[in-house]
Amino acid sequence: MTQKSRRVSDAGLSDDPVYFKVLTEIDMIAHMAANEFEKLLPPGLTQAQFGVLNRLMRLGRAETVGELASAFQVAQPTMSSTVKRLEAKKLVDLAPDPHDRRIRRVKVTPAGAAVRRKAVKRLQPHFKAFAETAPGVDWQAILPQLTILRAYLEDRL
Amino acid sequence: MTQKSRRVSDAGLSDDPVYFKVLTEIDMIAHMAANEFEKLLPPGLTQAQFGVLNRLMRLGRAETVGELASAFQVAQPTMSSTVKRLEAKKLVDLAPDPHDRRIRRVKVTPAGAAVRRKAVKRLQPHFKAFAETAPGVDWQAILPQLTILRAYLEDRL
DNA sequence: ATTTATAATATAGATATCTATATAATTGGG
DNA sequence: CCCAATTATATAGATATCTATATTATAAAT
Repeated sequence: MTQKSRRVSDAGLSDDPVYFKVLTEIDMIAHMAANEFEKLLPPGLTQAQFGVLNRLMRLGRAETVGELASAFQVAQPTMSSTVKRLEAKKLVDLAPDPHDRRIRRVKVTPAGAAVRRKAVKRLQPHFKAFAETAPGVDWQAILPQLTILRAYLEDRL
Repeated sequence: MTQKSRRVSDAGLSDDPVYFKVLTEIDMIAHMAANEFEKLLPPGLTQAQFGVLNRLMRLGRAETVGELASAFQVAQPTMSSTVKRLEAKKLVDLAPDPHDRRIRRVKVTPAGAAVRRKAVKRLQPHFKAFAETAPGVDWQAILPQLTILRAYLEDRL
């Protein structure tokens, strides 16, 4: 991301319909926010990997690869790959299910919990500063609109 | 994307701050919209590749790899790779600049123009139906908010 | 019970993306 | 004029992602 231009992009080309412009802005915001976010994570820990650690600890339970894939809206082999990398770093364990030998439950190790805790602590002030500095963004107002749009997309898939 | 669950996701976990929820929704929307979009493209043509064809034709000019990378907010080697694939399919030409031999300008070929034209024609009705069906999304209202947020992110990078 | 269908996961092969670095051409300072 | 810095692009190696398919285990059906 080192060599990206700072000039204002062409997101709002005037002849596109408004819904197209909205989706274009959303795409760019997601893109830039993801890049910013990943830069703040411990080296080697990706957004995908942090997401898994974070979710499992927030929910306080072990989930299967399939459940994680659904939660993050990615294909199952994608989550298999991410989990495998977390396992290689000893940040999660894959415990077999005694009742169904197809299933392996992803469980955060103490080392994984420590990594996540440290990452959250490091992220907190950056996020807060970001949200408070962003000028004139009415977070409360746009959240319900975005939620409607997201739910609609989820339903029609 | 075949095996994704249809259940409603956990985007709005109640203890996250509002700006975090907004960014989470934006991330999921971008993700799902991109997947939907790519399914409608001609087989083998990716979103990244279509984006390049579309931009060059909209603007009606040839751009350098660097300019394209800036416009799409991706690293320059990423755009090198995408352009190389378009070139392999004969959808673009890379014309050397007579005044600066470092530069190669990406130019859409007639075949590339035809592919883009057909893709746009196929996409149009889907997009229209999507925007009109999405219930209660006030596109006009959220666009300026998203634009502010996107511009802020661009400036602070 | 044996066969078939379903389900959970993994493997293979592809593209897009990143960072770091190399190559080549232009520009600028002394 | 030459050497150093800058600029444009490409290459190398990594992860995340996809689709398609294989593997293994459970469930269901006749």
